[in-house]
Amino acid sequence: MSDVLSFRSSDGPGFGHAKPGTEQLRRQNLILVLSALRQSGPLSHTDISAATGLASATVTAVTADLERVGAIERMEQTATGGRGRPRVLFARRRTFAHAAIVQISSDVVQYGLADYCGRLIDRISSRRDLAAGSAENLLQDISFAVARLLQRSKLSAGDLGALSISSKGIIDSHGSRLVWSAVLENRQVDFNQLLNDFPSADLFVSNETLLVAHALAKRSFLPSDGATQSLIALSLGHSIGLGIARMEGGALSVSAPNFGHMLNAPEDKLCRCGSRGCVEASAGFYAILRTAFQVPPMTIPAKFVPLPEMEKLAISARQGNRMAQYAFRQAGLALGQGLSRVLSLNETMPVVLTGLGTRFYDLMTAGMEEGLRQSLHIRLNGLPQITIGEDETELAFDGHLDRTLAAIDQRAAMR
Amino acid sequence: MSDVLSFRSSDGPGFGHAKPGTEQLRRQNLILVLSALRQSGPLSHTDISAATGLASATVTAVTADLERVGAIERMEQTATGGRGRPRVLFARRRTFAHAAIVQISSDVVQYGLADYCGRLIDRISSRRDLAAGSAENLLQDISFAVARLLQRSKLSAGDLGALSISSKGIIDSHGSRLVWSAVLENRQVDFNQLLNDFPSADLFVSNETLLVAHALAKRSFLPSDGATQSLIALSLGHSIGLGIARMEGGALSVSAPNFGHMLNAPEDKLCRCGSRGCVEASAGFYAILRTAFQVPPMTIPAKFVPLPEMEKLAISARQGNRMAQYAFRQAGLALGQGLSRVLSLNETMPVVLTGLGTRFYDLMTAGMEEGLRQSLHIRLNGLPQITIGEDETELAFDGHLDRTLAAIDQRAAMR
DNA sequence: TTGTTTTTCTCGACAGTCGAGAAAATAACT
DNA sequence: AGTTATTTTCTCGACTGTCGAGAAAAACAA
Repeated sequence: MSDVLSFRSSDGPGFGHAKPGTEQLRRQNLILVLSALRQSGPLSHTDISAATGLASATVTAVTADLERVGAIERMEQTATGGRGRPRVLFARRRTFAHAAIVQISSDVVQYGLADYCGRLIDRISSRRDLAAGSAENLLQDISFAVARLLQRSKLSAGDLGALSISSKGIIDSHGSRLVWSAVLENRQVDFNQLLNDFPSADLFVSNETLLVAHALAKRSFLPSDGATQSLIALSLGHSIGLGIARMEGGALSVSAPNFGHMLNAPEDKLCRCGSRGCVEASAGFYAILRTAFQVPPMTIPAKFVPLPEMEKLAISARQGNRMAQYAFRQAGLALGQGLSRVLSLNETMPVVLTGLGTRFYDLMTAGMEEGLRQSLHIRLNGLPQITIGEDETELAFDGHLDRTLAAIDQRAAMR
Repeated sequence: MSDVLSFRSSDGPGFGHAKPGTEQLRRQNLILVLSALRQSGPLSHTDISAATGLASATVTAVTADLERVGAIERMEQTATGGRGRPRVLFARRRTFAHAAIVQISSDVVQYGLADYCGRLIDRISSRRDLAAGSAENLLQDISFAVARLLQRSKLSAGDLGALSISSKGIIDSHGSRLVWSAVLENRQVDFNQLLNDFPSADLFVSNETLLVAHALAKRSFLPSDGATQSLIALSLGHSIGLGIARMEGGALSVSAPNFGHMLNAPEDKLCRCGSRGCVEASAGFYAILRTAFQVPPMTIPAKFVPLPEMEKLAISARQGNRMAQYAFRQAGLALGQGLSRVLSLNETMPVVLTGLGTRFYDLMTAGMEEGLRQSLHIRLNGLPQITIGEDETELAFDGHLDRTLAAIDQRAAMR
């Protein structure tokens, strides 16, 4: 129950795009219609009016505009069955623009190509040993793979409206740079160079869990409810990621705090980032193994932990092995303490767990609860609702799609 | 360098006030003009045009509107000296509305009455033993004092456009309730009842440090710079408060996370909130004394600590007393660790210290730096810039004023 | 009085939204 | 086949609001 209020400053003339008078409004309505079409498939004139709240006459004007630009098209009407003038359906024009989506994970890079309707046209995935490759190699690989995707669909580079890249780790989204990741460590990657190969595309670089939070928010927040809703996505696995999504006054804002390497316990166990006492150094897979096998906590942790190792450990914990139980409990404890801080600094909101680590949630839940309860905030507001979410990669993909398409819409509305 | 992106959702018709078409725009410009007048004193027609970017014709329309409503008035032109048609100055009409400002601190409640120009007309302050009084008493006192202020200026209750209350502690700003404070503990106060006595007023209840952050942001953020700027206000004293202000795309958004009672070190010292290991339990005045005098850390802390006690302790620390030095250092350490978490969860931004505790900053700085350096975020991005701000109460008052006047402007623009 | 200069105000054009009703297109009915 | 009913789309005039340009106002200077 922290205390938040957004405030229109409205000082000075110039916040960037001080566009001539009433045209701002038109753009807003263009986007409104486009996003209604994106969310609810093909819609008729009347449907659009209902969905957007715009007057019928306005819908005519706006759709005509969008049709002229080529962003939407009229579909051949199906046999309606009812009587009366048959409705003509408007739909986004699939070939208006395309989006390439790149999901970088520790052992594989997945590429997807989607059309303007959000349909996945093609996909490639390439296993690679990231730890071995340099940053330049990674950029080259991405450029090559995206070019291949385009070529396979007989598209040219100019058809690419957006290129959206996600990874775990710390990202400077404004500068489109990957600042730190578990596998690449201090080798920073500046994705801006990709724009040389795809100059027509907008580039987005996002933290993966941010996208997960975005997708979860889109799925679960009712747009009707104007109140501020929010949620946390917490990704458990080799590393720990966290994303916060909140709806404030019609705008969904999402952020990816640096949770995994937030200080948890000073002078505590060594993390692979080189710091001590990170959340991840207690709750990441390598950390759980380290605790379970009583490896000295200052040992430099393994880069990769095969999942079967973790499964074995979990089985042995469930069969009563005290040390294994303790390791999972400690992981839960760190997560709970960290979450309590995030909730203190924001407000209490539901938490959705994703990632490989969710399968061990039963072993961590007690520790998590204990960690959470250690703060005043939780004592005042109670425990947050914690649920387990669906497939992480799929959620992240949805997040990619929603954000890139929205960005393309925005650009389309700019003329 | 966390990863933040705000995103216009624009789905569905209804975000609350879906007002008829273009009138939204008019309101925006009304507010634009009003806030230009608030920020830059009386302005002529041309000045307004320059400051807001609106066309001269629009300024005529808007000012006519505002004049009709009574929000602004033309001032008698001074002897200009120059030649040409003399400029007529527009100014906010002082009597259009009034704002009462209530600042609750541990030992005194300060009341202020300001006019629509932001000028302080009158003030009262009333010492009181908050710990003794009940919540109902507090409400009655406030109601009485505000009524007295109005009466002394020969105003009626209907002239009160806004009532803004601040306190340290945890506040549910949406519900206008004080959820927890050091002095009132669990006696929650629901300020909404005050609206019975002042039905024409808008009620605002804010965390004090939030207002400080707001005021600091208004003072230091250049409105010209469109980039997202942000800062942290950290209030040091008997209790610890923190406010975050950030400018995103022309909108200033401010929040007051629950920092003082965020979990710092599990199972650590007892805090007066009843939890263990809060930041405040290491960094509040009572905590520093407790450490210095080696009182057992589980002792229930004193409610109040006279400032001279702290001064004495500081002198002895500066003269070399090890235990006193250690106490301040531990306070700094907790603050640094806590700050590192806040920065991890947001982005690196400047920190401004306020409050009585700033006079001991020299004794805490080493500990703070140590605490900050324990996290990956700081290692990547460097230490934040830390400065000492001006008088806390004055800053909070400025924050009050800016927010309430802006709110009144908003309401004025609604017809 | 007549110009000069500076500021404010007015006018017509333009862009956009809205409500109402006309037009279109089909099924059902005779 | 022709007519009516029904449903949907489109058109028209009114309204609100902004903008640029130039007219009007109000002072000083000659």
